Amino acid sequence: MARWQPDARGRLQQAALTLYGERGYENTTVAEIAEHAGLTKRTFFRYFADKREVLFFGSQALEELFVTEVGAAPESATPLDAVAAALDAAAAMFEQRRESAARRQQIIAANRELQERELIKLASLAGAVAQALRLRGAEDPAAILTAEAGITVFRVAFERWVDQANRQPLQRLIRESLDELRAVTAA
Amino acid sequence: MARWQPDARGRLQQAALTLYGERGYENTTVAEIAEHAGLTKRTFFRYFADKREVLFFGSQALEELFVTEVGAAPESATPLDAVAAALDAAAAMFEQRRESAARRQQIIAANRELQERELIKLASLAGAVAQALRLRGAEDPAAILTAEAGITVFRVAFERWVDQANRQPLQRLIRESLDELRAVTAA
DNA sequence: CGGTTGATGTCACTTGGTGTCATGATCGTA
DNA sequence: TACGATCATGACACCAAGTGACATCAACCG
Repeated sequence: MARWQPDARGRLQQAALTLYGERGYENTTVAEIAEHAGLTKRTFFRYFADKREVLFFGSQALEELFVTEVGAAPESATPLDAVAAALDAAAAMFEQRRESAARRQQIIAANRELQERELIKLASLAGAVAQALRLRGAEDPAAILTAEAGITVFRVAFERWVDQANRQPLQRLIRESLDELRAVTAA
Repeated sequence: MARWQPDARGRLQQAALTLYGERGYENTTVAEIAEHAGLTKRTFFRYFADKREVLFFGSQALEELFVTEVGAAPESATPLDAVAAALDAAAAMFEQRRESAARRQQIIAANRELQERELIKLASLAGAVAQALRLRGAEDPAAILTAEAGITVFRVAFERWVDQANRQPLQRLIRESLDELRAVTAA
């Protein structure tokens, strides 16, 4: 018999998602999350740096996906095409988890602190993509601008995807947003 | 003789800037800021919603500037041109306060919580610009994409402006970044 | 079998942030 | 002039986030 139940981190994430969803982020204490998971507040903070971070544990994997895909694009691809390929891959990944992604996004949308955290995660993602573009030979400021533009496209499309009534696939919304960006920036 | 010294808010802002700059944001307590300004912690929180907000009090004025300028652009201007005009006006405004803007930005760059707050302020700014574009007849998602792209250009140029050794005017950096964005998004 | 490791608990503490009431100067008005 | 309302601030108690230090105890290892 194991001394502790397995997957403490997962239990904490699950409990946080449930409680944030039921009562809202602000009306949930860390002690309550921990108790729900059969643990203590102190243990929560051993797994997550703060009360927000428990919702963003997957963001490093997303960053790795983006970097891999940008690096894997054919050498002949322009920077924006490489980013577009990464967006496509990310879209396919989210399409698999649509339900839980939408739930999580709803929680984030309801709280400003969580939105702040989301924004800095996206900024970090853009930074990683920019670095991947530089490895492909892109120069600054083109690299950072392309990366930021790509993440913006992703964000705009993602927002439409989660709260739309009409169920369009994320990939399609991304392509549309990207085309729209090209249109509005055409001199 | 007045019972209280005038401009409590300004004194708090000044004290915060000084202390954040000297010891860093994390090593400064709100009680210390308040004491420095001859006030109490409780009064600090009457003027500013939290410890971060004291650095961002001017952001509403910036938002208003952007909205005004976007609205004032000639009707014939494209959405991106209207945003470009607003960026120009904002640049002129910052060029007047270069020294203090750089000091403030250095403080923000040194702390993650402050970066988060900065990002949500910029997101709010982008939202306001998008709304101003809609009032000019732009449709979504063009409005939001144009606004976000414009703010991204501003952010990238601003970062280069504050920590550059070579003193190029902000307006010029913004124009260059905008041209670069147009170049990387050209199909 | 005894020592070490590693995940967890316990406890005390600092700090950000808030609710509530007290204080006392200032201002309008009779 | 006097008096009551208003308003900025202080005082105080409190909660929750987050951290450091140390204890506990099953599992593992030689």
